Amino acid sequence: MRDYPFTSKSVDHVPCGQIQARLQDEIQAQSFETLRRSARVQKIAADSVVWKDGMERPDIGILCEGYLRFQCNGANGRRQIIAIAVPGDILGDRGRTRPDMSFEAATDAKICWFERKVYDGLLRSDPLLRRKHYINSMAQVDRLHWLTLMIGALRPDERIATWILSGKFFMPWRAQGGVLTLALNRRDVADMLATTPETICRTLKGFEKEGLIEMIDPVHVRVLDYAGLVTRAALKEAPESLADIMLPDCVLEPGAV
Amino acid sequence: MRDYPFTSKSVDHVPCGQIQARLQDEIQAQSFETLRRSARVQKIAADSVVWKDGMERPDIGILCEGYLRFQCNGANGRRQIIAIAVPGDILGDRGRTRPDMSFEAATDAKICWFERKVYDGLLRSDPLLRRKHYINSMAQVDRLHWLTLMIGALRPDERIATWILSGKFFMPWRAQGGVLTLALNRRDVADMLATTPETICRTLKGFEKEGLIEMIDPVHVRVLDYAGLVTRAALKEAPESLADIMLPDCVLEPGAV
DNA sequence: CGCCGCCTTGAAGAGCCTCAACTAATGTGG
DNA sequence: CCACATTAGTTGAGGCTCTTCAAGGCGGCG
Repeated sequence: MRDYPFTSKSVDHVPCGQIQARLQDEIQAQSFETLRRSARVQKIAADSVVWKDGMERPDIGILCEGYLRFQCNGANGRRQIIAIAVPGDILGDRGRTRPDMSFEAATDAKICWFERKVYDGLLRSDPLLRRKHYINSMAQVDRLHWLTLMIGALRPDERIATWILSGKFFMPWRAQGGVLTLALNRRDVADMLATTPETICRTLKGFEKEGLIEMIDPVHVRVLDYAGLVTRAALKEAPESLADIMLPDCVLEPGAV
Repeated sequence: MRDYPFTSKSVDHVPCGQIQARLQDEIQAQSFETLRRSARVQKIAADSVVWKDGMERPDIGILCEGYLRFQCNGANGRRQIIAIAVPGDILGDRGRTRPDMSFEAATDAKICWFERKVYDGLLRSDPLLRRKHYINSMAQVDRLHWLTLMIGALRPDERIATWILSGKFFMPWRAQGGVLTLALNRRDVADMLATTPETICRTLKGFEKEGLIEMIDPVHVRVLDYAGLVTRAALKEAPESLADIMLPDCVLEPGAV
């Protein structure tokens, strides 16, 4: 039995206790308490729809576990994943949407929802929460910039190399001894990188023949030649700088309070 | 002499007076006065650099006239335009940047700068300004979503059709009798749509042969078959919905106060 | 065991990019 | 006032990458 990270058998766990304590430090105590009281946790199975265009405007939520894909289906049948929400991301904070936009669970996931009214109220009264909220928004913009740049300026093989290197960013990894666990299936990755599952396969195979990586199984990759991958990725920056602050590190989980 | 919109001879003019009066209504009077005092206007020639990675963090600015391109050069020599700033956009509000990101003037432009300290202070004290600021951020995210979707899910010809239709959005038009004035040159458009100037030319030519448009000269396009273009664009929504609120309509110009 | 989904591999074709040449408009210097 | 250089735009030909279509392998689960 393979350890597929996108089945219910192995949802990534975030150390909620620590992070929550940290959040508690970062926003006003009273705000935290108010939030806690209005919170409810929703568990979501992989591939189910969290929200889609036409549905009522959702509450504000924080993704606690798993990954969501924010996607849009073009009229020509193609799909584009615009963002992957990772644990700690704030949900329901979007601007306008367009037809066929949806949030779906890419893996089993857990979301903590707050009443919008409560959250909005706190946003007005608590500058610390406001700051946290703002930082999250900026992070989302940064990720979009990066994705747009990847899709627009890089070739598929360069995108795939970048994708592996920025694992923690786009496709959070659970690295152990250089082994990455791919959190998304081929089709999702393909739809995010604007290519096809076939190209992903072939490129990964190619990287393996070049000695850059080793495919242990379809979802486990060992990075053998880090520098080589960086070259293939056509990056101008250290890949660490990508992963760093991009991943929000605050998760609210009221159950553990 | 052709009326090239991207030379100094014909910078788009926004009715600053009206818009400014409107802003005055929308934020607190005291905030407006404070902003006005700290303001200075900068005129920028086409193709000059407004800001690039490595420079000191700029003040907060509002684009009054012209268009800026927010771009990033990949290590492989390719360039991707991530966003076009249009009059009314708030500048200097970015999150982190990456190497070779820059703001450059796509046309002659005029920017009104405020001291960051002043602006930030007002942001804390004036919920109305905060709201305006927030709406602008959301608009930027929406545009990024749209651009990412275009680049990722559409074919070059579909992108170009969409680009014409969403003229007011990506490349604001000054429409008169169905005639669009293209605000950006071919290379900029190509780098925004992740294609090449040649493909733009050929595709426009193709549209002309199909009777969808008429190229009056390289920068003036008459739309002959609106519905046909919508079909080619593979849009699921009415194109008007794109242009609508995407274009910020607030311009601050202290000189005219 | 057999179906189903996901991944993989193969072959063929088309679309797009690259390179190169050419045109048109603008500006310069004599 | 005219040759010349320059730049943006256009057009053409060729090649290659990537997609598309199709079939096969593998593991999981009823």
